[in-house]
Amino acid sequence: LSPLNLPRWLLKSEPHVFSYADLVRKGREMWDGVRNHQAKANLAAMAVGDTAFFYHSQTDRAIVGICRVVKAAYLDPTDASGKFLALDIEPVQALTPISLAWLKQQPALAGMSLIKQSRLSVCPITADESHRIISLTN
DNA sequence: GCCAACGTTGGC
DNA sequence: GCCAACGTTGGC
Repeated sequence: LSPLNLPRWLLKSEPHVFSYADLVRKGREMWDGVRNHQAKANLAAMAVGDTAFFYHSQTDRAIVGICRVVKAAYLDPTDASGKFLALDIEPVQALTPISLAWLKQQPALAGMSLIKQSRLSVCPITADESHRIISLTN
């Protein structure tokens, strides 16, 4: 993973609904169902080739992999109102899980939107935050 | 299972 | 336009 494609986003999924293993098995997936305007704005800002941490919420509460945007945001076909967006992702690599508890213990990561806004399902990650998280996995 | 955070809805 | 009621998400 080159510094040029450090993950700058984080996507949350409930693992019992759709896990990183499911993404690997399918090879590609439409990321739909986002019904929050801030998360929508983040989806709209994601470009093809951007990478994102893949986070398991609820039972796992850990970053478990990295994925990549393969199709930029388009109207979410599952949204009857026509307001929200979806995009397509593919798996890049699985990671040894990095727990939310560990992330919360790092003073440098205290400002992460994952921590400050626990309900936001599509979070931005700063370059510094991403570098610190990735360096843990080496 | 509980609760905090937060978004949405609808009465006024 | 305010705010109470309610629904959802996600951590604990």
